[in-house]
Amino acid sequence: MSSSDDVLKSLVSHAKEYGFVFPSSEIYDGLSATYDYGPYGVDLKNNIKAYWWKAMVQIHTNLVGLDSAIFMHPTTWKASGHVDAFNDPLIDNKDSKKRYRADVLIEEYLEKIRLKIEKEVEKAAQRFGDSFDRDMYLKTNARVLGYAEEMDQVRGKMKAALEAADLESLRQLIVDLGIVCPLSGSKNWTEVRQFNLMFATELGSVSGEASTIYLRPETAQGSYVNFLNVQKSARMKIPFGIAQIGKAFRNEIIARQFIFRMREFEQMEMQFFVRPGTEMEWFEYWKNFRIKWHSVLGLGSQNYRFHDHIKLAHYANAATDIEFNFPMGFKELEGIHSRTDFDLKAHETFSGRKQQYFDPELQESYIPYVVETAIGLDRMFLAVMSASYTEEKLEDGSERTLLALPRWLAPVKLAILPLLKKDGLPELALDIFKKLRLDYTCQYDEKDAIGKRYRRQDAIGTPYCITIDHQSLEDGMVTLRDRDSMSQERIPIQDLKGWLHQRLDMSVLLEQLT
RNA sequence: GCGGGAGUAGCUCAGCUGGCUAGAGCAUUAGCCUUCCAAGCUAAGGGUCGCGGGUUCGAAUCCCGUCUCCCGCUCCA
Repeated sequence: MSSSDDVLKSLVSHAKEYGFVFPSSEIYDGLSATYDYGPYGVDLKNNIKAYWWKAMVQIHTNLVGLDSAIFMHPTTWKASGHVDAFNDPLIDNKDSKKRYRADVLIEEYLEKIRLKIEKEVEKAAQRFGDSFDRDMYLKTNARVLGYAEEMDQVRGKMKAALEAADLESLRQLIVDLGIVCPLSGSKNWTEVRQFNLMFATELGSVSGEASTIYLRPETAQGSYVNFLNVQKSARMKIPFGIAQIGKAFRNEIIARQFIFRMREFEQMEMQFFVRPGTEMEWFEYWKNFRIKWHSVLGLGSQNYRFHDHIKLAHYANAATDIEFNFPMGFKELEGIHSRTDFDLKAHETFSGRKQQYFDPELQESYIPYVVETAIGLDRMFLAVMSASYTEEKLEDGSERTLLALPRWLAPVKLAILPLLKKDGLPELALDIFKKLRLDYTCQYDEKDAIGKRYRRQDAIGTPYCITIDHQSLEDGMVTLRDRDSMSQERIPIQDLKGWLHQRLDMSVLLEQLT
């Protein structure tokens, strides 16, 4: 075990113990790669979302929001390419341990029959010489007709099984045909399993093909199919963008590394529609803006790097990842893609509805090009947690566990602590607590020694503690204790709001982006 | 799917050559003490020792099966 594994392990433990992330369905032994967000986790997550939403939708006048449904018309995924690209029925041979595509095995079988027909034809051609009529022979020879008949039957069965996603029949077909593994020569097959990126479920109570529906594997398509709705209803002019935060689902073959790769996850995506030919300028703009969004949080610039794609997906003409230095190493945190007009064009074809924008400056209509920014919310959560989590050794030899979260994102912003649980200190502290909780998430704590309470707040990343002592009763001043430096300063109670505003309000952070 | 590792309290673990009502530290709760940085005092709560079966007078411990999680490989935006 390397130390990076230990870091991740400690982080997982800490996240569970302090109510950030729990393994899902834990009382039933858990569910692989599925996690629940606890009381502090959900606040941290919500704060990340708020930061993203404000930075994107609120401060960009050319961005608007959308919250489209997780269910979408099945044709959506045909148009996007997801159905065809990730729909392989796979079967394993138990002896050779080799994995095959079931349909390919059957295709190869069909090819063998076809070769047999060819052989018959060749033989006949030799027999009949120049008078040989190939077409006539194919239509009349009993043996050839038998082969052809078998091919038709097999092909029909395979097609039916594939279209109905009937894996049992597909396997039965392989068994019935006596197909053997090219390597081991055995017929010792496993079940046929569908490796599909998308989760299928059924809409309505009547089962059958027509009601098969998918849980969306990305939120982007919701923005594409609503492109014209949004453009018209919000009176948007190109260039403009649609932002969306929401859950997405992918049937990853391996889903691991804590919340880094989950089958159910949340995305923060933005689709920016531009005039064709201008996409690279906007690609650059969003690339710069997105890295700025990350850097002002202060997780450390050395933890980020760009990774430009050399091999591009079918829909893209430029792509880069923002990678983050996770405990497992640098991994993709966010993707910025120039997706061309691939998606809108496909939807126009499949739906038969024009997906075009009339550009008043050019006096012409076109399908816009799209620049996408897509960040994994759970990955961002993990990035924030892992960069913030530290086990400190203090000068006096003691240790403390510190979650140095960016203070705007901290689930609890303030802890209000009476130094002693008597002499009227709790009363004043509660008084302050009740006022501050209107603006910030606060905790009131009067239990245990003051040092212990500070450490408790350090563990959940509370940036500031406000301590009320006897002197506070006389001079109206309180102690503000800083989480990271542990330094203290006295400030008047009436100055608290202004002091806190400068340090905690997101508007101050957003200002750095403009 | 293959290989490796691991399942005992909320967390980290001990116990595992079979044998008292299954433990420790931290955490939690209640109270005490304390005027500013954990490990002060008292008490309490919390565990079907992953699950099932077997061997035995007796199983957390031995045997068999099974499930789950983690890591690597395979696969893969």
